[in-house]
Amino acid sequence: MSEVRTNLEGGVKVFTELERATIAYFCDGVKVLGLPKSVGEVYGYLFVSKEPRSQADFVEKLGISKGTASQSLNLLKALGALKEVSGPDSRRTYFEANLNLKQLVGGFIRNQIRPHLRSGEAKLDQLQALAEGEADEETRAFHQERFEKLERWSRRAQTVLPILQRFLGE
Amino acid sequence: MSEVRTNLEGGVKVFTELERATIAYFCDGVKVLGLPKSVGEVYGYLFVSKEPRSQADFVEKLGISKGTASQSLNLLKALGALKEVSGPDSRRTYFEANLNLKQLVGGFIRNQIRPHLRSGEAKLDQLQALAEGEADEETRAFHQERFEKLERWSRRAQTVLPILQRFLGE
DNA sequence: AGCAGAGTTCAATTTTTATTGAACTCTTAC
DNA sequence: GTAAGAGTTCAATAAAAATTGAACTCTGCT
Repeated sequence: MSEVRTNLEGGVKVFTELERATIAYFCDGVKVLGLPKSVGEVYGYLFVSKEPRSQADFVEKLGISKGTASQSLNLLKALGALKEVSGPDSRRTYFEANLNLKQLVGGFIRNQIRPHLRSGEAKLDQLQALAEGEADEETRAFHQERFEKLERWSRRAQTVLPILQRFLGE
Repeated sequence: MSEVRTNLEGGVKVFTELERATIAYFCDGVKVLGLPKSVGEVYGYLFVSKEPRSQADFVEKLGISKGTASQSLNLLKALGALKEVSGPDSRRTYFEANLNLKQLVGGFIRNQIRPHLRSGEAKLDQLQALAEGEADEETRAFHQERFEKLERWSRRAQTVLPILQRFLGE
């Protein structure tokens, strides 16, 4: 199955077995959520680290490029999955994993789910407008009924999100 | 943005504007759920159709291959998103869209979410076993605490699924 | 102002995932 | 029993998505 890059350089063992397994665990986890595995690597590395880490640490230890590290960190920041803290080098930004599930779920919903729901509703409005213009009475009634069902689904999704958040949170 | 194949053949217009827009709507929808767009095309075509459709209809009208049609239908069947009904040709299997949201959500959870949760728990057990073997007392305590948190997250996910199902259902 | 290095951007590339299509099996009508 | 065609399988291919890396910007120090 999926192998996490072990990234041995010059015979130096970068990660312990436990660290590698933890990072792999989060790679799988973010995959399920539809996020790239580098995001899982970064969050996983933070999750298993006691000390704060900087972008340079991710590049060096995970063997990913600066570009990927930057983008992964920005996404995780947008999701509220990181805490920025100070560290040994005052020029660098250091990060810790945010472990507050309520915030993580909230960030994911706000960032990855709500935008889709919104654009879905806009498209649904267009569908309903198209259905209005249908000439044949019976066909129009059929399509309007279907699109009303879609609307009800969409509203359900809207109302279930806060509930989800509430039950996963704390 | 993403264009749904219009598939005009020999000047014959296969879909109305409304049908094309509906199919595109479902392509986006299944994308969000991490499923291939062909699955959205098939379900979308069923959703907008009053009459039952056969595999041959999907191949012809959507311009997809027999292989893709077969696989998409099998996935949708596994998700409980289809009803098999009889149609004009007794040799063929005909399908209608299942519009019962409770069943759709239940199928998705059973099929696409629970397996991941299960394998995640197995991996988490392995992580905890690794943490047991950590020599340094303080490091071990740190990792054990983190993995216990992961366990709590995992249990939350388990308990929230039936709730989700209940609120989205009916 | 000029330099050093942290962080960003994005076109090119690699990797992953979906789709095709041809060969296969399975069914059923005769 | 067999022929026609519905449906499946899977290696090859195409399409989509993630990653790289080099050029860039921004910040703060001297």
